[in-house]
Amino acid sequence: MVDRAERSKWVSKDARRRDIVAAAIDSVARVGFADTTLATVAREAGMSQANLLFHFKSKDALLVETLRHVSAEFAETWQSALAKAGTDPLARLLALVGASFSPKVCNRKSIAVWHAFYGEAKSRPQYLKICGANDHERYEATTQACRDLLLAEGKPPDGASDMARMIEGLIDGLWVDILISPDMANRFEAQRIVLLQLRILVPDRAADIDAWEAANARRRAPAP
Amino acid sequence: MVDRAERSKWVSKDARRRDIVAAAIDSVARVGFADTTLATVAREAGMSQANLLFHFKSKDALLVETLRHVSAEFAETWQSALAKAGTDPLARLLALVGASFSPKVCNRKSIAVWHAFYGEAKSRPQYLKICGANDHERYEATTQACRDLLLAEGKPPDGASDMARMIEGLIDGLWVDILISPDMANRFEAQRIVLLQLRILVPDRAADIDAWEAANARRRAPAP
DNA sequence: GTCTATACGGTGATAGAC
DNA sequence: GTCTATCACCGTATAGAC
Repeated sequence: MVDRAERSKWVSKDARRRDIVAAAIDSVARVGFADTTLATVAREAGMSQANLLFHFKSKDALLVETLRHVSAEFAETWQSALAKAGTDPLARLLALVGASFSPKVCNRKSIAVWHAFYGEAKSRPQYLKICGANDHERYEATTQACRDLLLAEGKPPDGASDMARMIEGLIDGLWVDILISPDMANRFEAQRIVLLQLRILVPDRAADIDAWEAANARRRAPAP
Repeated sequence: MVDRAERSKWVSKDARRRDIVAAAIDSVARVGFADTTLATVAREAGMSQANLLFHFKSKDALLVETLRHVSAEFAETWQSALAKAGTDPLARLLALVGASFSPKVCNRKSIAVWHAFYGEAKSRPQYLKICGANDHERYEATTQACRDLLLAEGKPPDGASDMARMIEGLIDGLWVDILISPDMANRFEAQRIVLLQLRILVPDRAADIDAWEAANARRRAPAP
């Protein structure tokens, strides 16, 4: 049990750490991972370099925490979408797709940050572990939805993991497109492509996918 | 017209630059982009830092040249595969897929280097331009093959660009998997997934895809 | 908690010998 | 061409005042 003063101190300390992590994300997005220094983060956070190292014991620790935060934020997005999706396997799959292209996670800044860490992952086991866990968790959720969907369709569920790889792989690849070719690719276009693929993968439910896409479009541009 | 001595000097100079670029690639793959310094490259190349700057006017210029080299190497791989593929649109599409998963370009070191530059691309316009041009060129080639394939099948070619996005996107996404989850994904598995997708996209030619896959497997493990 | 001042090593780049 | 020696600067991290 902590008294109010102590708790408020803790909350404040934690809030400060969040501010710093947010600044680190902005810095990585703006100047890149390689050029992100304590100075750039401090500037973005509006505080001194020394204060960064008061809240995090080193630059490395700060960056690891930043990656963890980005990863957790993404996980929360698709997990909460899944929680709201009900029990229909297709609805769950669509929720996962929708979450992957929600503005919160699918914007150029977030994708750039994500890929900045991907780029360093091979040479930093800690990054690799966090990125890998993230990917794996989402892949498991997708596989589960695919399996349920196949079973609901009366098909053998053996193909679920391959199906999940096709969906997840395509999403990841389209993210790269959005990062590298922002003129050609955006989250709406990308989601359209994934839904196209989904219709081919589950032709029997094409109508349901149409309906979901229409509802999705309506949600962002309410009818006149 | 250059005399032999002068040409040999030029060739030697060019060869030296290639050595340095190769060392830069090794360094980026081993210690990452952020930790790649003139010292790490010089060490990898077995020469002094000063010599690096004799051949390239700056570290930045060296890294740009390195990205160009990686990009050109990849382009040559799929272009040469395409040149050998004949005229059948499906064969050309399969050539592009095969090139994307050939050991020359689809190994963890190359993918790591590639993504290291991707990670920095948003904050470095020069990198973005090179990466974007690379992606675009390959996308155009794939779209062309898809269009020809659809026409050959007697279908409207309107869906060619979407089809190309599905294929290219999936390939890019699976590359990420190989980088991040090397235990789960490798180039054989990844190619298998893309071929699975291709069979769904072009069901009429499934048998041809089977045959290509079988021939491909035979090529790497000759019959007893 | 947050700051300024500072230590210290490593970084990209240059000068000049060979 | 390639090296060693050296430069000025900038990076992370710490000390200590407030």
